[in-house]
Amino acid sequence: MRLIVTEKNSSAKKIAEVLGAPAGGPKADKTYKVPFYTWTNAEGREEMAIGLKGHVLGPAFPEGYSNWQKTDLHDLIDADLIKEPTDKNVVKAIKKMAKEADELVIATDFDREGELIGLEALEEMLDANPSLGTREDTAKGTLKILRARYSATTKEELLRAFDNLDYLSYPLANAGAARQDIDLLWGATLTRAVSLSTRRFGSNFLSVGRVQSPTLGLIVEREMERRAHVAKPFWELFAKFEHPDGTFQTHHTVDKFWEKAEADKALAGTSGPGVVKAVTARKNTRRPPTPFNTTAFTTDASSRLGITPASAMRIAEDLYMDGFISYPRTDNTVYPSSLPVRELIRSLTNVKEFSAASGLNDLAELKPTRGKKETTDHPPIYPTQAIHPGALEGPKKRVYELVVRRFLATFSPPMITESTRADIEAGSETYFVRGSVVVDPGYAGIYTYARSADEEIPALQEGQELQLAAVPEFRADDEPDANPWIVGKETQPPSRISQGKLIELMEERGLGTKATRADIIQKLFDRGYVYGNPPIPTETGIALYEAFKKYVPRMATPEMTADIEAEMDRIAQGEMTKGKVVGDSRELLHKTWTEIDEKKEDLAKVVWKGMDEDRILGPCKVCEEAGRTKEDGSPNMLRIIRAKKSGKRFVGCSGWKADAEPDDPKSCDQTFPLPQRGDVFRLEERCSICDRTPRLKVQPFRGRPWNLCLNDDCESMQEMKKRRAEREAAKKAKEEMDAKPQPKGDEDAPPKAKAKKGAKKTKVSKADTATRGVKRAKAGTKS
DNA sequence: GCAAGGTC
Repeated sequence: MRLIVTEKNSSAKKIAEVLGAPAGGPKADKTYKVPFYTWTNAEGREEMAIGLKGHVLGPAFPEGYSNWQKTDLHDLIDADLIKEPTDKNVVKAIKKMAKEADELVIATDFDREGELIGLEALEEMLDANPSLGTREDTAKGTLKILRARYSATTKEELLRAFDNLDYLSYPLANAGAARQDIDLLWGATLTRAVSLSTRRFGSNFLSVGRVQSPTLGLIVEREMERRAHVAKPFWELFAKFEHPDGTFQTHHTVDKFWEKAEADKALAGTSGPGVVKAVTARKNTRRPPTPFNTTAFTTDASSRLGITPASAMRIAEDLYMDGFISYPRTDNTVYPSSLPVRELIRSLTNVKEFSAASGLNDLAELKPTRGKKETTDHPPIYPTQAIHPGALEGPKKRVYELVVRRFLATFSPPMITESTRADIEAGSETYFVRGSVVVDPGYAGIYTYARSADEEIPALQEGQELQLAAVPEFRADDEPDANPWIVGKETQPPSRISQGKLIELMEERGLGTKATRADIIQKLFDRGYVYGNPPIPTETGIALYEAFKKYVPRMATPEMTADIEAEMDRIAQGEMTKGKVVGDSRELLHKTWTEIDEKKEDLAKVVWKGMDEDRILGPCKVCEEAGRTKEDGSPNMLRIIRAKKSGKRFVGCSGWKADAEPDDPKSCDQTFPLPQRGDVFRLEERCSICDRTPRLKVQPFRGRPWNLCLNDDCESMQEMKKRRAEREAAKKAKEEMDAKPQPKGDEDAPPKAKAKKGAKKTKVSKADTATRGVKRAKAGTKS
């Protein structure tokens, strides 16, 4: 029997369908819950295809290294790594199948990780059936094992791959294995180092890694730029002119006046009527977008649909499993020639929602755009099936539509816009107005997200005279909004990096892969290094990154990834061995650890300072009003405190003195309850609505984040209170209904009992926002 | 309880 092993079930199924077609199709079955497919080929030989679930084995530390406190990190660095199965059922299944096989074809994905996954599976199968070869052979790389390399699971491409079988590349697989070992050794060693030195144990540990730390760095560096930003005031000058079509606004040709006096001078020089000096029109051609790879898909889902990369990938995974779109993890931006694009376009444009692109069916030749990256892993993301988007629900519908519209757009003509600019001289000053009109929407007709709204301006001719709509006037500086002529503004700090942009930056710097970038960002949230959307770094996150930038810059920058990539290439080319590369890396890691071991107290102090700052929510209004301050004269601060006895968290004032009498005027007894579950962080030091207490954002473990003003009387909380009361009333009503059909005769005893229970419940649900559960202990330490 | 990389 010839056994074909793929990286995932969907590929095994496709291969079985294509190769098994002459025999009337494959038979599907399962073993150890793993699906497999069998058929008989043209020569009467039995064939079987089975899909793995990604990696079969992963590197791990052997026994004896699991206690963080008791393991010397130099020993950890020298540990002989073992390989652990990632899914026992998959291993059992392929071992069982291998026993019946007399030939193997590795048909995992056509990329480096695919080669490694193939080797992992091979090692397990040789264990089960040594007649196929031995582990020693694979270690030496002397065993020739067939390899199918395909870059799309289309019939044409699969037949081509199986007619041109190649051999497994051990050097390529070993390159991937070296990366695994280095990532684990560095990640585990330094994660333990920083967690131990800051005494953050258990689920509270602090982590660092080759990809996560530089990614955090991108966010922190931008935050530092924002903090360093000094707002600079400037003034913009506007003038309104009369026109038969209506008055319209123009902007002074000086973009920004940095001195108010200059703007005033320009305004004083402005007088009517204005004379149109020049009218220029320009045609702009915008090329249709390139095919979707994972990065472009996630950034578009983020910017056009407002769906975070992590959810976009989850939704795409669902759509892929349902057979509506192709494999969503791909680097490729060029459609392979084997895609049946004409048929696809025909069926897609038959769906009413996508009929705007039906013109494509009349084209003699379909010429899609091409992106910069052409890879062998998978095709770009495209719709594999036409369905009515209305048949899908919620975000799935919008994501499917996005993929369809993008696909159709890549075959569509460019968008043509015409922009017009007119310069108008008014006195000694010149003003201008610009408009833009879509002449031919082209691809934007189907890729509707890209279409810009027309900004029309009145028809203007050179030499035309226009009256000013109002007489230039000066107003007091303290009412800038009241003056239609001069608008005072100030320069803004660079904006925070959106999650979509972050994915793009990661790709640019080679950080992570198409399959991991969204997960890495999620990890930064889970560790409490960032919060909010766009992600804002916590003080802990900032401190940790800054500490690593100082002490282990290799880990805090993309440098390590770049080095590893270069080394992997050399292993794949046969210029270096995995053993040498990992050995050298271990040596460097010993050196690195020795260096930070000496400075770990400094590192811990930096991180602790950040953690402390994250607990501080804002100044205490009560102390402020009572004139109480800290010894140094700075305000007493409200901060998150964890009660020693109960483990519950609450907000207390730094002005509280443990030994004070209950009504000692020198001590502040202000406290506020906090939700016990979910992550809490500061939204405002002082609520902008009530101006009394800090305002927080609560991110529950699951579900939508909500805002909480600590001041219960704050107007911002009234709506929430109202809704809470409504919920309780509804609940109570329901309970009373439930209580009604109780056995008669027994007076009102049972209903009473129920009602009592109900009342109690109500209280608990009220506490939903205040005190409940202590499960997520970690959550309390953030702000 | 560690990383990053696959896939579900």
